[in-house]
Formats: sequence, C-alpha cells, structure tokens
Amino acid sequence: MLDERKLAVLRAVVEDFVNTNEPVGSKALADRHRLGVSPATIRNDMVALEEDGYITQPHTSAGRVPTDKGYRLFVDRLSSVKPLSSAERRAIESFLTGAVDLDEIVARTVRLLSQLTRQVAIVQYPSLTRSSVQHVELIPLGTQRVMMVVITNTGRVEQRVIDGLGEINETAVNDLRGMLNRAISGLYLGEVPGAVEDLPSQVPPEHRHMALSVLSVLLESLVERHEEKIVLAGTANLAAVDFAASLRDVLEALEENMVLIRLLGEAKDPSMLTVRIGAENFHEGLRSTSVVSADYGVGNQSLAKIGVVGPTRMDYPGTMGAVRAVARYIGQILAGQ
Amino acid sequence: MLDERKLAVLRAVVEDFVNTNEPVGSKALADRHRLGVSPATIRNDMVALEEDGYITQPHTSAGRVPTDKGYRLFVDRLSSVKPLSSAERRAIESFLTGAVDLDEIVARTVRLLSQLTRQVAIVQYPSLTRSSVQHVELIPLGTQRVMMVVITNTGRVEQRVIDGLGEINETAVNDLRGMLNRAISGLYLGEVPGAVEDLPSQVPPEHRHMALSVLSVLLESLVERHEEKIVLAGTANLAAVDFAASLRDVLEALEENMVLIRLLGEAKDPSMLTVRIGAENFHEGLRSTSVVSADYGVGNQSLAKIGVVGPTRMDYPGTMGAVRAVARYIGQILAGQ
DNA sequence: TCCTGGCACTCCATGGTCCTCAGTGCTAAT
DNA sequence: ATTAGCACTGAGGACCATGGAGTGCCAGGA
Repeated sequence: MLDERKLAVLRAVVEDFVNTNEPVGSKALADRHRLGVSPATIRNDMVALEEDGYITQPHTSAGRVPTDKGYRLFVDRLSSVKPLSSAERRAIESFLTGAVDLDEIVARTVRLLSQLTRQVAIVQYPSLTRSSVQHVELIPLGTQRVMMVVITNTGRVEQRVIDGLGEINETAVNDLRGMLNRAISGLYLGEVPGAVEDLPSQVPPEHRHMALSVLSVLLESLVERHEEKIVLAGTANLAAVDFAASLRDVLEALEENMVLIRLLGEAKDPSMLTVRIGAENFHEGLRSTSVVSADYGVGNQSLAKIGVVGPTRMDYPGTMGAVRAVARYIGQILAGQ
Repeated sequence: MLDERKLAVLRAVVEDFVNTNEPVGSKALADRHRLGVSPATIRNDMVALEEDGYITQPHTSAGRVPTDKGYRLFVDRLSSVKPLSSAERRAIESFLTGAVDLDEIVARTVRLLSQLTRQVAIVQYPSLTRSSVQHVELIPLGTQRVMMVVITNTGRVEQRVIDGLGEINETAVNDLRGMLNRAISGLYLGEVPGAVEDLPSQVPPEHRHMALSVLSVLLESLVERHEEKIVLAGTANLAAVDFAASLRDVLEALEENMVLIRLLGEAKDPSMLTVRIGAENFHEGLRSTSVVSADYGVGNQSLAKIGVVGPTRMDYPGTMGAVRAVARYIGQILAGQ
C-alpha cells in the first residue's frame, strides 16, 4: 500500500512544510527533492497518502499539509534523531559547567534547552519518590518551633517548619534526629513510611507528641504530597508561531503545573525519547502542539524528565536530538556531583 | 491652561479608551459622560489637550487616544485607587490562608495577583539583604562534605553544599556551628561580613581550613551574590492584548530576571504604589506596557516588592487597588508566621 | 502496469474601486 | 464662551476582477 516512493513523498512533504509553513504542492516537491518522477506521479501518490489520512488539503487547489498521523509516521519511520553540531555541543558544556547547586543546574538547563530548540523547554526536578534520603536534620527555631530539612541524594532539599510542639527540649530533638537518621537515611522515599512505623513506640512518652508531629509532617511533605517541581522557559518562542488553538490556551496550559507533569509523565518508553503529537496530548489547549520528552538520570536510574513543547509543525529530528543530548549531559553532571 | 473641564475630558477619554480599546470621539464622550457640554465644545478641549501632548489621534478623522503623558496625568491627578470589592477581598483571604511555607505563600500570591488583575503578576521573595539570620546549620554529609543551611527571619532558606574540606571532624563542625550562631544569629545579612571577620582566629589551627571554607561560602552565597528570587504568573493574559511592540519582545523581557528586578526596583517612593507608564520603563520591549508595583513588608520594614505588568491601556485604579491590597495581605501573613 | 504530459477546473490571495461613516476643524450665530 | 451646522478626511468593509498555484482526470507511451 505504502511503497517506498510514497513514503519518500510524505517525508518530503513534512520537511518542506516544516521549513516553509506553507502547503506544499506536487510541482514544488518535484523541483526541490530528487524524487526522480514527474509532478503528476507525485500527485497520484498524494491522493493515496490523503486517502490514508497522512496528509490533507486546507482547501481544493491548495497544496498538502501533514496530519498528526502523517507526523507520527514521519517520526516513527521516516526520520532519525539529528545529532547536535559541535558548536551546539560546546554550547551545552559551557552552559552547564559552573553551576553550584541543583537549582542552578535546573535553571540553566531549561534556558539552554529552550535556546537550542527555539521552543518552550520544561525541566522536572529529580523526582522525590525516586530519590533516597541522605540526611534528615531537625533545627530548633526559638523555643516553640522546629525546622525539618530533608536532603536527598539527588541534591534536592526539602524544608518545612513544624509548629505546635509546645516547649522544645533540645536533647529530645537531638535524640529524635539520631533515631530518624538511623531509621531512614539511605532509604528510598517510598520506603520511608514503613521504616518509621514503629519509631514512636521507641520514644519516651513525654516526647512522643513531638515525635508524632515531626513524623506526620515528614510523611506528608515527602510521600503523600510528593509534589513534582517543574521549571519552564522560552515561552517567548511561542509568539512566533501561529496556533490553530489560541496562543492564550497554550500559555494557560503551560502555567498549570499539573498539566506539565502529566505531559512529561505520559512517556511510553522509559529511558527513551517520547514524542506526543497534536491530539495525542490529552489537554484541549495543546491539541496543536507536540511534546518531545526524555528521561534523565544517573546510571540507569531514571530521576525525572525534560521536554520541549512546540507546534506540531516542528523540526522533529533536531528537537529530538537536542532533548536527548541535554538529557544525557544533565545526567552526567548530576553523577559528577 | 488646563481647567477643570479639560481634565474631566481627559479622564473620560482614558476611561472610555480603557474600556473599549477604540479611539474615542467627541460625540461618544458627550453621550456617555455627563459633561454638560456639546460635542463641539469637547472638540475644542480636545484640541487643547492634544497640543499639550496628553492625547493623540491615530490618524485624521479618528477619535483620540491617551498618550503616556496623558495616562501619567490621569494616574497622578485624575484617579484614585479603587478599593477591592468584598468578593475580591474574600478571594484574597481564602487564597492565601493555609499556605505552609514561604514558597507556597509566594506561589499563591503571584497566581492570586494575576487573577485579580487579569495581567502578569510579579512577586519578589523577601530580600536577603533586608532579612536577618535566624539560624545557621551545618550538616555533615558523609565524611567529606558539609551542607550549610541558613534560615532567615522571613522564612527564606538558603542552602549550599561545601566541598573540599578534607576529612571532617564532627565535633569541630559542632563547635563551628555554635560559634557561627553566636556570632551572627539575629544580625541583618549586611552585618554578617563584619561579624565573622575575626572568627577564624578563634578556631583551633587544625580546623581553620574548614572554618575558612565555610565562611567564604557563607559570604559568597548570602552577601556578594545576593540573588533576588522572583516569580511570575499570568503570562497567558498577555495573549489577549495586542501590543505595539511585538508580544515576543514583551515575553522575552519578562523572562529576564534582571529586567524584572530592575522593573520592581525602580520604585520612587518606598512603601507606596509606584506606576511606570510606557516609555518610562527603561526596557525596549516594555515600551508599550505599564508596571504597577508596591512594597510589602512586616511592620514598616520593607522586605521586597510585588507588581503587575500590563498594557499601558490598563485599568489603573483597579490594578493599583489590587496590588496594594495584596501587598498588605502578604505583609500580614508574613507577620503572623 | 505504471508513468507522464496535457488540459480544464477550482479557489485563494491580491489589489483596485467605491461607499459608508465616525469623527474632525472651521465658521457663523447665540 | 458655547453651540449648531457643514464640508472634509481617512479607515475599513463590500464588491469584483484577475493571476496563479495547485488539483483531478485522461489518453498516450515505456
């Protein structure tokens, strides 16, 4: 049904349309690409491609435009990830070296990715649930409150002030800190609830109230409410695009953290590039955008995701190359820390 | 030169233009506002206002549009800050209560402000330089590294990993922590450098290297590199506006943290509402936007600023009311913490 | 059987013309 | 000083003609 030449035509249509943003006709194709056949033949192929739903006409007597299905086929079978130029690779290195802490790594990464792709970049902080506890610190603040600081092996630091403990006994705090660290340091956050279950019973009754308060905040902040921090950059790049849906809808969607999390979260294949095209995205406002995302992590442990949001009419090979490269570099940097 | 009636005409022009986004003519003015004179008289006044540069015509035979100078006069003399409706006030309360930490307060505030004004909201974290040290914590991480956590009275927490200390001696860390807290807790960050000057000499020589490393990181992260954290929300509201400058330029400017900081920083009058209109903004891309900003703080100590960015054609009284109200509420919440 | 040149057809985009209408400036009268 | 009246202006919308890119189809050729 879809012989080699038809696929070549589809590829040419996608490439030309991405370049020019104008419906592409049979003549233009025959001129620009060495397909070795006449426009008439191309027209016949186009009819077949249109019948199968890979391309469409905005109106009679106009050229063809790829559909979501067409882009999908292009991404799956007709293109390969484009490796970065050496200039781009140097840009990555100079951009990411010299970051002093996780916040800065993430901030720089997201800017880098948006500049490389000229689109909107999204970077997720290393997931809490896939991190392990490195240290728990309890810091008395005055005589009534305690600040809890949890440091993970991925560099994330979560802090929370705990209130309503009554008068604080410093040695009790020290004891609790010691017990907590012995119980949970080194564990994955998902294992924490089980590990602290019988901790209260080991605390002398007069301090059990404090221990319970601290534990409940710990569990709440780390496990139940495992908020995923997300940063994005490059929204200005959207202004250049003219969306089928209104720009406002896209911007609104991008401001919803939950939407972004799901957007990245729906990757099918762990540790691989994922591309979601147009209506494949669950969100109304993102029907005319595509999302390219990838896992990053240390070794083969995936920590979180990064991604790029742009118009369905995007340079998939280039974008995929940039996302993959940045994901690898960020993994290296985290490993080196 | 500018008698009462001319001012009334200017006010009416501004109000109508803000509402309709269309040049306003003498007849429409006479109809909608009870100026008590005929369109012809209004026309004469308009000529005078135009000669003085308060309004302008997009082209002959069109209505008038306020200039930056016109908006300026309107803000300074012809309008008053509009108090919030009770519904809005309730919205603020329900929005801001229940925030557990500073991050959440700031995140909620910026969303709230953007929703109230339907524009882009900017919120600055409480400035480090105007905060005081509540506690410094040193946490050994493994045997080679120490994490330093600085907690300020405004709820900001800065953390940094310190490397290259060689083998760590736990009691030495404890001693240093004690000395540090005795030396600087309670001080404003600006006073920290002076207060730690002669600290190294009090440390036993074998641990002096560690002390120096810790101090240098402390000074660098808090004082020299006093980065101002800024958050913004509501960029989607820009999509509804048609800017003279391109939307892209505006979005780009808003992604530059340094620009935002200057934008808020240029307030003339502390603890008051500041309005910068159009070309009064230093930044090219923001020539067709206005910025309404205000200080917030606890008591009469100003901690940082919040603001709103929108088209010069904005509802100044309403926006100013919202900014002022939110600034006050955030001050109360911080005071209550 | 597949490809190609030729041809009639279809619409969009472009640009010109005309007309309407909101709004102006000016003048003369109150 | 204010107003009614009036001629004038220019943007924007409706209308129409035209050019051209692109199509579908068919008949002839490899």
